[in-house]
Amino acid sequence: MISKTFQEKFNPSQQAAVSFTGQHALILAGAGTGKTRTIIGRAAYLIESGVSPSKIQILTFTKKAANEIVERVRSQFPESTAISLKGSTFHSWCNQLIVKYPNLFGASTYTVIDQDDQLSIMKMVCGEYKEDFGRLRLKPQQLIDLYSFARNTRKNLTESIRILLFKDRKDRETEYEITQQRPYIGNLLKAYQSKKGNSKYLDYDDLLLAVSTQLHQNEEARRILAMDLEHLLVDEMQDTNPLQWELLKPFAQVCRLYCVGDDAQSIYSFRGADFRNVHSFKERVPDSTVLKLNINYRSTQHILDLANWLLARSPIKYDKKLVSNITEGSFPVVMNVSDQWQESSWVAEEILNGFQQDDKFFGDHLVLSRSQYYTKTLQAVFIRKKIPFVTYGGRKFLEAAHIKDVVAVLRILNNPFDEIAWVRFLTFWDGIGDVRASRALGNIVAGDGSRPIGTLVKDALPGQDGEKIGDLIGELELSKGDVGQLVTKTFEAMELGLAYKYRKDWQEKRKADFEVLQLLAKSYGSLGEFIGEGLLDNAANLNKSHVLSGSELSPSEDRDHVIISTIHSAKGLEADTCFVLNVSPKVFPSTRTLHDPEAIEEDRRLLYVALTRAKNRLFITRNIDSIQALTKGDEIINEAKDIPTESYFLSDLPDSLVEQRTYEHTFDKPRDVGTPNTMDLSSGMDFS
DNA sequence: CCAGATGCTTTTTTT
DNA sequence: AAGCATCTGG
Repeated sequence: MISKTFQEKFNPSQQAAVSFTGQHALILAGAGTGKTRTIIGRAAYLIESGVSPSKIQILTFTKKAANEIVERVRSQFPESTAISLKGSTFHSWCNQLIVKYPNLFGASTYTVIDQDDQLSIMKMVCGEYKEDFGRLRLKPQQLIDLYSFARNTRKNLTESIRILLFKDRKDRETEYEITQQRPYIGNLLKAYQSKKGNSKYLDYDDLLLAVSTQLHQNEEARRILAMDLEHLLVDEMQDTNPLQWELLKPFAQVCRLYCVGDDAQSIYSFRGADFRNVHSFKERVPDSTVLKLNINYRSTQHILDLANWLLARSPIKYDKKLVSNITEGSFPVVMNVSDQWQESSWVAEEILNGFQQDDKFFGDHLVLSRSQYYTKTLQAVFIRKKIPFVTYGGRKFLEAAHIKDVVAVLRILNNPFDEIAWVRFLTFWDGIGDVRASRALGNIVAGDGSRPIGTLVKDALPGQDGEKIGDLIGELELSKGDVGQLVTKTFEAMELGLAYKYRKDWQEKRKADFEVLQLLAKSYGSLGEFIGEGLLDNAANLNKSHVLSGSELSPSEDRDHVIISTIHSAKGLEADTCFVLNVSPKVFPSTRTLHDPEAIEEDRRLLYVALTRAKNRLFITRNIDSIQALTKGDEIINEAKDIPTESYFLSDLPDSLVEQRTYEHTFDKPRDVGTPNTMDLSSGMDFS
């Protein structure tokens, strides 16, 4: 049953992984060793062996990765053979299960909320419980972090407070402080939780928690899900956190687990990822096998030498040395620059050189940065030099303020208990602020849902304002069944207000987004789907993977452009030429992580991920002043901030591994490079 | 007490 | 770009 090309497509260890016949497997796959290929191959292999595609579920961390894997599997089969193969993110998968089995998980009408919404609720709570909140020197965001951390790591409140607020200290004074603060924090979190429940909100963690709790407690739930599922294929296993592990664990009893990961690429501990899910896999999962993939097909040996050198200097033993099957190639370049403008100019020049002289495409270039914010200068330079680009990471389409204003109406119609949406919608109108809105809210939400929404508003908000808004929402409710039409009408009703509220950049930037929103809305069958899945899936990643072309949303992969990405968002990406920005002291590792050895090592892995994205050419930039400060004035730095020199990842970098350069040009002379080809600058869109 | 405008600051990383 | 503190006009 196995296709002829099987042996040509995979090396022996990949073949072993793809055609694994045991019960459960963990595939340890170093960067560039064909991790994605192996998952794709595995799914295809299973289907060829007669497993029904509908009983295979692929889990990844981003929708993009899921789609890509599923598409590539489907393309290996005649038309509809693999159409029922499913791939989703953990969160979206749970959301689908909850929708599919409302009785099992006890949630029918609910709204999935994002981090902004969580914060808004917590702010309301802190306002209501001024007493408790006033005794703490905490921001609402920190309380949210605490809440989420505790649930994702399955730790109790005391431990979570200790780790997040007291750097994991265990001395007497800390103990005392924790005992003092814990009751107040506890009260606020409880209030937050009950408010969340009353408004029928599920946050991201709730989605996982609801499913995992039922699976653990309820034999029936396990039985039902077992009927749907034979194989669970999990990507990026090293990024799973204890909560996600809780979710996966029960499935070891009802289906076969096939997890793929690389402990050296674990970079999500800030949201509770625990790479012991990889290290302890064999002990935790009975009847499991661990397989390894070691040959790197992506990068030249020079690039891997640098990556290997970086990992070898870690106190953690990764038991990993990547070996390439590509021996030739140039050395990685470390470029010393004196400021961000130089850095950006140099990157732009290098890309244009590649484009003009080496026949490279813009798409062959990937620019990586630690933070989204840092690439602002670069984006400015790219626009000036007419280099087309897209940004990965950063603010999502549906999270932009002007989009949220319109979506608030949809949320209200979808779930009349949605207080956040109510406040947003009410305060949108002139003359209504926080106070009047929250007062009106009490009356609106108190309704049992039997009365028309429009009338509720009129009662809760006497006067002209209420009359106007009540009529509006009542009328919009009539279009509830047609998401596309609803968006159009809502936008029409709000356009004037929006244009005023965002007058600074309405015409140039924001107005056009509503076309996108309408197209997006049309692609969903129902309001509930749009609100729920839209937030979790492609809409959330719209700025990453889609651009508006003509009258439809199309994958931006069609166009040739440079990709600018945070390193976190770049996992799984690769490019011929890769720029890693600002690998300077105090950044790698970051000064904020220096108190914590584990966090330093996570930063090291982050850099490791960045370096291993490059196939042929790797360019690293760093700030020359901070390097000189390191070598000349150690004592100043050490004294000032207590930063040990050796904590900089690239200190003592052997000359044999890289080529060092220093930027010569002055950036002020933008050499006229002309316009290579016809390029569409609109692809340089993002919503930040 | 309320809504809105203005000026200042500050950015990790994401589902 | 968005949060925060502060001011102004009602």
